[in-house]
Amino acid sequence: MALKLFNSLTRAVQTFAPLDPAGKKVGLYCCGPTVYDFAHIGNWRTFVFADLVRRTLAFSGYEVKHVMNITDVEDKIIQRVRENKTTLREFTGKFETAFLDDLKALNCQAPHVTPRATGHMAEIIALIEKLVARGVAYQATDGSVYFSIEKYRGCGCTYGQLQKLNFDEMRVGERVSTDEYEKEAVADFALWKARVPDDGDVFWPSPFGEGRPGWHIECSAMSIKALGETFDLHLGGEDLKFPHHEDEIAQSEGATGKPFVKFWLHGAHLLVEGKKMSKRLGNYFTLRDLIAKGFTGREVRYLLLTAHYRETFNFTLEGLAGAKSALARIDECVGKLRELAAIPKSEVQSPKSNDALIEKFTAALAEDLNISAAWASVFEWVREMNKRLAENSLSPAEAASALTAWDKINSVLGIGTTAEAEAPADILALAEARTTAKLAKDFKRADTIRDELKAKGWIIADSPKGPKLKKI
RNA sequence: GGCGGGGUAGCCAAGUGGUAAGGCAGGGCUCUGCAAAAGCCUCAUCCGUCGGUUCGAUUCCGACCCUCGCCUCCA
Repeated sequence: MALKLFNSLTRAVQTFAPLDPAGKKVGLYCCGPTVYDFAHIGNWRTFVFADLVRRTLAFSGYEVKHVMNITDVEDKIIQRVRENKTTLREFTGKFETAFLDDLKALNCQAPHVTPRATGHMAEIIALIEKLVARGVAYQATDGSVYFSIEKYRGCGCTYGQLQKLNFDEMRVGERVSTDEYEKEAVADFALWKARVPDDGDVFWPSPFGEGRPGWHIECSAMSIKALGETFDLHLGGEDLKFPHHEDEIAQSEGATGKPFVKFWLHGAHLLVEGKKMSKRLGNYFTLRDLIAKGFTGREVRYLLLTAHYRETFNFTLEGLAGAKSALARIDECVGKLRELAAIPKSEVQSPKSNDALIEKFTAALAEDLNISAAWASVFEWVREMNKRLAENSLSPAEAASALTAWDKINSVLGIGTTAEAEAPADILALAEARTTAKLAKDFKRADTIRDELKAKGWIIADSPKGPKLKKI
């Protein structure tokens, strides 16, 4: 089934087709973190979204090369390095490691390449030189190099491909410090920022003098290096459309004269408890904050993955608690299927509901990643499996084939299935003591032990096959 | 002021010109000595408000109300 995606460039849902003549390889670039702090839940929505895109492409049979930059030099970083009296590398290294750890906790597949801006000065400088040579960039009297939107437009190029821009109506000056740099036009943006005393040790030599790259240039330089001058997909949060992505297009197309990216995908922001996230309101969460509250990365991933990526999503703690329940339901069902499938079997059978699952799931994702509809297919399947499990009408072979279908679906969802936690000896001893008490009809003692187990973090539930222990 | 999203059950959230998926919570039931974060069933005469088009609108059009985002820090 052909995968359809909403392309911000055309503002329409389009059938995705890779540039690769063989129709196999796909280049995917996602704007990564600026490592000046721990990433918050809003940032994570975007990265989980990127992970969904990558996994869906793989599920659709494509061979994806996933690139995500690490922006490790930028105004805010320099400011904090100065405030903390530390070095750039030490400061950014800490947050980069935290970011990659969190990414893993959310079960996002690691990008194949994670280039750092500071590791690509040569490429960045070469790209700027190219832009200067082509006449769309100029060095101002302050020593910084700027991109000229007027000259770029003069070459017949379009500035404002992602967002309708009306420079006359823009409230320039309201949130822009116009006096900071000596640009020819307010809309021009910095490619290379000349060294200033506040930069401390953070500067690199270049043909334009000592300084550091502007905000957008590293994405152009690194994506072109990793994926070529024209590539398939570029993702990011919706706020990056302008100016970041618009400027990336201008820099890249201005330098290469070729179309930069075929499909631009933008993820919507989220609200937390119905409000815009802010530290003041107390609804600003990093992944670490949520883990400290007892939630898992898997639960956060599930919740972030329940709504369509182009809709604002309301992230709530209540929703996160609900995610726990919903996942427990899937785990329970998959666990039962595993148990049944473990029984030796000879025949190969596939229940019809598996076909329905795969079919509905695939169709939902193909329709611009309709993940909500995809989940509906999963829960319909769970209900059907539970029913058949309960009435004992599922054969071990059918259970095994159901698990195969589930694994396939799970390669996209990435919520895994928690392995049954092995209970330690003391817990097992308690469970056994309870069974003994039960057999002796000493229910008071049995219940006391059950409470004790609960206090130790284990739930004991009786089943037809005897008591089962579950970690809370 | 310019541009662009939204308003669907207690909460979250899909969707359609022909009468509302799914999840959580709630209620009922089953299993159980009692239980369970176990299973099954149930849960929107209705989709922000008011008009219009239509045999028929939650879905299309218009107005209005509310809300969110971008407009050079931003996921």
